[in-house]
Amino acid sequence: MDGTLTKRGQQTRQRIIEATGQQILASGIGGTTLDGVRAATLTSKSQLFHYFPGGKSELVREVANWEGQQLLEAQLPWLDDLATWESWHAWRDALVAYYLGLGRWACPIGSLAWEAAATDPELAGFVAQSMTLWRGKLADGIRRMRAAGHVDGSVDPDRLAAAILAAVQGGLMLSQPERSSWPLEAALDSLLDVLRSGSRTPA
Amino acid sequence: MDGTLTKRGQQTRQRIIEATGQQILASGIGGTTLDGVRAATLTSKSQLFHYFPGGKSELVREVANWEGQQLLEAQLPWLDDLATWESWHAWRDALVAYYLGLGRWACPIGSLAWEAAATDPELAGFVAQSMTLWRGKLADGIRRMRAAGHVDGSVDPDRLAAAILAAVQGGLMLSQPERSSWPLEAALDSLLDVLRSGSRTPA
DNA sequence: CAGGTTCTGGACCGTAGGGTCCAGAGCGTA
DNA sequence: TACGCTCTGGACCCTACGGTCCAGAACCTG
Repeated sequence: MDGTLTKRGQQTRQRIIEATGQQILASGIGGTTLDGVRAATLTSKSQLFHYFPGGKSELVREVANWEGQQLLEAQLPWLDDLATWESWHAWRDALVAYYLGLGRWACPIGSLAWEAAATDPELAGFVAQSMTLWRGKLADGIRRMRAAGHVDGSVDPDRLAAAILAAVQGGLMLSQPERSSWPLEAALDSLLDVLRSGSRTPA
Repeated sequence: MDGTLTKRGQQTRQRIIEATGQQILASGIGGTTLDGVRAATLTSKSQLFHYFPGGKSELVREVANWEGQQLLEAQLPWLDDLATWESWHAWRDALVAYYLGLGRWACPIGSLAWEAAATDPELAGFVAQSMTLWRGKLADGIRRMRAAGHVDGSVDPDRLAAAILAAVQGGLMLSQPERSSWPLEAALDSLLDVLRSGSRTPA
């Protein structure tokens, strides 16, 4: 595990990460077993510990890392722009499409955050970093909108970015039992309306 | 379990429910063990199964029921009114105060919903009912505001209610790592601004 | 006090699941 | 071909935890 991994090794390792990610998304961390991962990847126990000496917790951390990257990439190139209304709407659509593609109204990072907060503080901090990064990119977009004069100068980018991200996560939560995207879209669109109206969220 | 419970029995049973609720809020369902509950309540295994023959799942369901009631009661009397701006703000403050009192930025029902969605479909449905009830009360409030002419008639009560509830749940999620209520308040206030501006969330 | 109930204590069981170990296969390289 | 590395299979161990059982204490009622 000091970086010396064969090409085959890299592939196996990646296969394990992705399969674990799917299991976690479907059943949570607690509902994901190493035996399940082993079966899904046609590997053996020893391989899991060969690639992830730290055991399950290390594996989960790698999954969080991987999922975090995937999530941000799914929002490209718009997430790094967000300087026009078109860009915001394209971003919104890409995000909803990404979640739709997952086959379940849940955020890989968000659900991880919920579970980790209750069980694994270290992992929780790790996931929180992803969230902060994401929130920061949204705030940057709002700043660009402000700089371009598209939104009112009184808008607080950080607070609004937090509200938007909250709408995404909370919207997903409500979408889950409905098996429909409408709560997510309602929440998200409401927040985009806030941006559009340039209304200020009072401290 | 056919309703024949002594006064003492009732108390013990209730004690178990509340202690379990605290453990679940702190560590999630998976992180809550019957042995832990037993220790916290100074009871024995047999008592747990005496009062909850269905075992852990029945106990958790009762906890969900109890927490759902507590959550709604904490929002009274405003939740059943919400016909004026004062009422909305008093409701908002009461809700934040309730979460503050829990000592952790998490919703007893919300976190249950997340975990249940991944592990226990039956419980998930049960919790979803609480959420729907809650959402309905918010929607009723919006309708009252509309009827009184305080907000624009183009506002869709159900969509906005969903957005508000999403803001609460998502805001809590972001507040957790920050150990501060500001993300929750930012999200919640943004949504109240939507209500105030009477802006429509397009379908 | 007698009888029946509710309630309580704690020993015990079964199993799921994380983690360990080691022998051997596969594969690259001198 | 010989050596040494990474990679793989699977048997094994151990603990945690949900759940069972039964004997006896506490309590109520006549």
